[in-house]
Amino acid sequence: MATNRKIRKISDSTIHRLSIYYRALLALEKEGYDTISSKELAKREKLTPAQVRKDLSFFGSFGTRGLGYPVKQLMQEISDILGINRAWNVALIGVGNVGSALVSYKEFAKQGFVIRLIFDNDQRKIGSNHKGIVVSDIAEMGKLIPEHNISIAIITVPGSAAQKVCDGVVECGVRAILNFAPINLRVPDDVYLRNENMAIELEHLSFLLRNMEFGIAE
Amino acid sequence: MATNRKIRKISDSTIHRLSIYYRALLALEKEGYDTISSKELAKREKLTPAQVRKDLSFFGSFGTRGLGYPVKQLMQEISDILGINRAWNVALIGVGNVGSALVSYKEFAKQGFVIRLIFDNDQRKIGSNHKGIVVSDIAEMGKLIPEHNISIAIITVPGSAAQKVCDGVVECGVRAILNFAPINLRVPDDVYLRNENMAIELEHLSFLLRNMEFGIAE
DNA sequence: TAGCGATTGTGAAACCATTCACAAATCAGG
DNA sequence: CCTGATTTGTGAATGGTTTCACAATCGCTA
Repeated sequence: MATNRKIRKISDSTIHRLSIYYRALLALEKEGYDTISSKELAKREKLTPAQVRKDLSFFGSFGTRGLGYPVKQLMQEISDILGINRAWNVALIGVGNVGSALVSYKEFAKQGFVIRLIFDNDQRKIGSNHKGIVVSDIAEMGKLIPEHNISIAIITVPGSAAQKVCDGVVECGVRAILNFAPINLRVPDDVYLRNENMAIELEHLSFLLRNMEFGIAE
Repeated sequence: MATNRKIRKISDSTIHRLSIYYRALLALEKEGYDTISSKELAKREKLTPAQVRKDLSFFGSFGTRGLGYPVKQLMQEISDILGINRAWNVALIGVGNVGSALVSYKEFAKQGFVIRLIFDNDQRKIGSNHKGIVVSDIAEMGKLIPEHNISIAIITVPGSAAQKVCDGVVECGVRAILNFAPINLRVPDDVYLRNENMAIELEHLSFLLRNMEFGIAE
């Protein structure tokens, strides 16, 4: 497979854009495109053609000079790179507003992220059914997470409980965490952590609006 | 106020980190800190002290040499900069899983983002009550959005409907949009757009895990 | 009030990401 | 099969962000 690739360090932005390219290609395929040039792809996603080509070139040569990239094949390549050509078993911890929305979030399943386990520490929630999955007691994590071969944990508990939950899932052998709590979690070096904070994006908009009002930035 | 500041272009990363500093300061205040050094703040958020100082220096000199930054005062400064020292009227369009989670999402209200209006085009949802707000018909946007002095729109409709909804809110005079749909929206140059895609962060984790499996990256 | 230890604020240096620019490769049409 | 138009892949140049390093400043103590 890809073991002989000389990937050293790919920037976060490049990985992020791969996801964007993938979504663009999904649309292009539906529209009946067989091939797409870096120019056209860039135009659609408000990027530069050079950026598209450079990003892809880190992983191989997928295009045909004079013609562009074959849409279906490139989708296949990107899903190989991102690892979304397979299923990942996911556990979700915390069935509040955000947690229960994520259980029903179709984009996850579409890319192969299958929520297998749901945990909470609230006795009223434990045992309840969410989209066919029974909520387990958080105390059962140590047993259930290894049993279900969970690779990724999504943490949607309040900030005050998040570090403890995080320590717990790491203890269970989980190496990848998506954290929705508004705090900076501490994890060992060999655990991957990504943070998602929806309020921060609103704050960014607020910053931009505020500067607009005063005519400072543009 | 701040009209005389010579802010030209602040990078997205800096703005993002301001939000992070703000959350760290919230915690520090609770823990009883009066002042905090860039060293300590950086340690908590896994950044470098120089980065903290540089970020803040774009906006002014808030610290005291030999001592650090006054926690309360710095919180005040950052909330001024980010514009979260006031209320913003927000409209939410699309009451699916994600949309209804956001209506109850406490982090928003905490930073001054108040959801005033909720829209949907589904007759079964229109008229229903979400946290005290009655869902309006999307056809009413043109009337209600200006009436309620809405500054920010959150789009949580399916990808297929998102561009149309986006055009609609722009038409109503909204200048800032937070888009949860997994597509690249087209907006005029004077409209601020931020995208939030929760699946993309999972894909990033998936990329990291996959490379870990093959022992390529570290 | 003088001296010490600590920490900021900030130019300059180092590093990283993006864009440029062009040779190499392919397609399409005759 | 040759020629012109197109587009990739990529080393080099550019532009931007982060880190370094240190003078300037402040609190504290005696």
